[in-house]
Amino acid sequence: MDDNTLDREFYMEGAAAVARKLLGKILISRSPEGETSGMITETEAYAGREDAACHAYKRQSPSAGHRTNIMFGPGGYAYVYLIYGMYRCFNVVTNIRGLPEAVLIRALEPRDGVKLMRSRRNTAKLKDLCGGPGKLCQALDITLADYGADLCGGRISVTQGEDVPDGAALATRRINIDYAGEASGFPYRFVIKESDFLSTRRYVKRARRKTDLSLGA
DNA sequence: TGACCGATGAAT
DNA sequence: TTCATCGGTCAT
Repeated sequence: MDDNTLDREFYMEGAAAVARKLLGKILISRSPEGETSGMITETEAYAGREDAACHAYKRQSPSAGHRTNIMFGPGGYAYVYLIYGMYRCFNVVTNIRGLPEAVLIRALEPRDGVKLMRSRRNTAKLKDLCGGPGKLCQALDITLADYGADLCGGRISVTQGEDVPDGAALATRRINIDYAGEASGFPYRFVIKESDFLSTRRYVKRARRKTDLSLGA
């Protein structure tokens, strides 16, 4: 484990605050075939039992076998789930025990192990390697077996990367959660505005630059 | 022609 | 969410 690995404390606050802080950090996955990593360029916060878009919406506690159980524990663990029956989404649990919040990692700018990522993704285009939540899981070989993994001491971790000043960050509404009613408009998606490695540029142009991150409460 | 890009529809 | 496909654009 490298000394720049983010510690538990980093994850112990609201999902929106952590989602913003995660921009510019490096997500690393180690496997027998080699190491793959990328800089986080796009995240989304899912803010617990009061957020209609969050899987833990209205859930009061863990229950036997439920996929959201890991979210009820302390921050710094992996929440991985299957979407559309075939793609995986990787989230980091945030906040203290009892507050089921998480941050979905939506896109990375490839760093180490590009060759390995290309073979796993079966594409040569750099922008298509990790530009989407399902794509980055395939590129980094993150699977359901990583559900519950400790990000502060396992094969998947996050390290200090580049500082992303507020002027370079942007908050927009979240992607594909129209079912969430009022919550669908919350500015809980965070992007590095000028990055060429986003999942989509939807909502980016219209969103106003913001520095007030207090909405994460 | 060929590379590239955004829009669209399909599968799941 | 991702992929295949189809136009339109631009450069050779």
